[in-house]
Amino acid sequence: MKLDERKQKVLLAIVHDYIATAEPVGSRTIAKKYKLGVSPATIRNEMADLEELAFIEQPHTSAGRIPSEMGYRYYVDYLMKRQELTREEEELIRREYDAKIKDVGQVMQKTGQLLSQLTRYTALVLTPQMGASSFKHIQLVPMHVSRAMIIVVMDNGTVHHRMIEVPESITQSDMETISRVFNAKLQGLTIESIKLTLLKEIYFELTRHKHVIDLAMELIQDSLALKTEDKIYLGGVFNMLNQPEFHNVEKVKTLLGILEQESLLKDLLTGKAYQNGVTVRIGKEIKNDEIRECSMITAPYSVNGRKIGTLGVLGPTRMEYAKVITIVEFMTKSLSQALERIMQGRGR
Amino acid sequence: MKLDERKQKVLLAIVHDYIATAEPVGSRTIAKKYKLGVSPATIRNEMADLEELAFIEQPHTSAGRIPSEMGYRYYVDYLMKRQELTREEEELIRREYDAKIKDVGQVMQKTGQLLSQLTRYTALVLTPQMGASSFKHIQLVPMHVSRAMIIVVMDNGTVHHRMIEVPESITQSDMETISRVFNAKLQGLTIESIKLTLLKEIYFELTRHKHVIDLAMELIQDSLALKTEDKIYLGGVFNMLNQPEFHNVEKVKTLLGILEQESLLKDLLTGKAYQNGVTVRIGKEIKNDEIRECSMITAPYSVNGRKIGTLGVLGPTRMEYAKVITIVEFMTKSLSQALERIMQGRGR
DNA sequence: CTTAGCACTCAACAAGAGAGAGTGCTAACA
DNA sequence: TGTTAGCACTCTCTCTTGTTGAGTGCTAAG
Repeated sequence: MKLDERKQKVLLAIVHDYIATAEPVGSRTIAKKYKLGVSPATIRNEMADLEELAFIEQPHTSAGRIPSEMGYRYYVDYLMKRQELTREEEELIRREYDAKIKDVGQVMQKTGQLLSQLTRYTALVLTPQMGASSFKHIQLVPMHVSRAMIIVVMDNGTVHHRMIEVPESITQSDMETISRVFNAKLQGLTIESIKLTLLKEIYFELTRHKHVIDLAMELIQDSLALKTEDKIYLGGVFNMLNQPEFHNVEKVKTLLGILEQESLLKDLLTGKAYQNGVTVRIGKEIKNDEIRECSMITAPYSVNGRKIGTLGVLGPTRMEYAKVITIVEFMTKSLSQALERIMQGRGR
Repeated sequence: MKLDERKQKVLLAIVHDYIATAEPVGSRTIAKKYKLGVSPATIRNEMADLEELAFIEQPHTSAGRIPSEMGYRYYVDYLMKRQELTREEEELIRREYDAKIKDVGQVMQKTGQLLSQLTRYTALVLTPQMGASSFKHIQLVPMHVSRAMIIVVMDNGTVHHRMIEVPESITQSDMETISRVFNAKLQGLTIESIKLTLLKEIYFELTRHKHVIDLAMELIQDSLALKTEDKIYLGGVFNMLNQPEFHNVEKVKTLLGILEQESLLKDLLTGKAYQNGVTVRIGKEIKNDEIRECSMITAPYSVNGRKIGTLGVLGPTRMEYAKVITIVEFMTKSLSQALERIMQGRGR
């Protein structure tokens, strides 16, 4: 569906003005502010056409027009010009990521915070899915009397640890022996390949310390089975309250209700269709009945070229698409870099 | 200040009714619902007295009365009867804590969630302050080519790890040597006692691998210096929106604004005066100008008898004190137990 | 095709009228 | 002396009504 040039200009004016003011836009306003070189009456005619084509709608007879979801869609697809980041914004992002960020959790949180701060909407960041990993190393460290720490390192760089109780009879060198046997037998194995036969071998070599071995095995099993639980980091939920569309408490309640349901958010972020580049979903395009008058802009981030997670922004349909799209895209890159640095120990 | 018995009954009726309904309470309501055996007129006289004594107040001339902050205080100190937990509630708490909770972060989060779910207000849980700790063990684990994991175990049971880049020339047995030297020299030391002389010794023994040693030292330093950063887990912010006092968006905004300022919340939870048993602060007793018409109920939790953190509930002054106090107290015990189990590896 | 003019519509606001809840005061009563 | 019934009074809340102004659609002229 192609609109003629003047209709495009009118639609663009309506979208811009409505995004800026949240008020329905009248013909006079457009004529005055956007200088199309024609009178309000002409614009009214164009608006009547646009309304018939369902790009804009009228809240009530004597109000101006607001873009329909289809109108926003047309805007995003054909009319919108990307709005580049300012130097300050890029600078801010770089600075924040460089500062003392040492583990994945911190990066995720920082990302959520930055994303919401820059867009002034609500940010959603899904933790990276590391994928299946295999056993790399186990270490038993004696702590106090009859207490030891089991540490398991996986080859994707995650570390799991747990405190256990051990018989006092176990000596430090016993622990070293246990560690050594485990390491020798299990290195590089995934959960499927840790078979009974192997366990029997280990048991055999270490019969004296059945209890400790059981606990160690349990932690290894947990570590192998553990899908990095996909937590979602939220940022700037609070921002939404500044949007006029959330000036009534009922809507705020529905929104917060939604944001508390992690599983629902996960679905919104992990849908297969949204795995390539920046995806913009407007209003009902978010397949969810509870979320109304909202749009989502999401994009996957990756480590070493493999897509391992998604981040995104949730805002009112009346969102600053041009700006947010750029920000979301930039943030996926920054996040990818930050993660690569942490997970691979490369410089700072 | 002692009130005579009938005045106490009237005050109690007003507090109860207002807590339940959030509506000013009239003399007729009290006479009908709370059967004091006297007529509304008599109750009106008593109410006039109570108002003069500043225990209750009148929002406007033709409305009923509501408790003043002083009224709530009198109620909490003299009139209130503890409301015990139901079997179901105790059962729920026990069940939730028993379920797959393996690390401190998970416990904290679960605590916040339970606390808000049971009280229907907002829960605040401060992470445990482990206190100064000393170095226990270091381990270098070779990962991929030219990449290794450094793991540092502290004697309070925390584990820190970081991925580093290493020269390809380093072999697995080099790493073991480095680990061994570090462990031998540094075990049990706090940051103050790691002196230059010691470092020189280590350097001397391991001159070949200066780069790795530097990185290892850095992580150890970080681990020693790291005050367990005091994060605050929030639960049920959303609950507050169901309270009629937060039916206007401005108040919601102030509240959420406050809840986003971690440092402020930390101050609210860590005040020295609040370190013994359950503390109830009503309205202005919370020394903070931004928080209005709210009360806080907080209590410290401990591990092995040492108080290492605080949890609490924030709600409207019109809070169900009798119930919340019991819940907060019970939760501190449950949390303490859960933490002891995790930190000491005692059974499940 | 564009534009000025004009009648029309409708939300938003303000002012006014009741209704209802609850009070304080007074006077009678136990 | 304490309690109660009766009653006038006050004040919020709600509903109604009138007014204003923004914005439209239509018509006819340029």
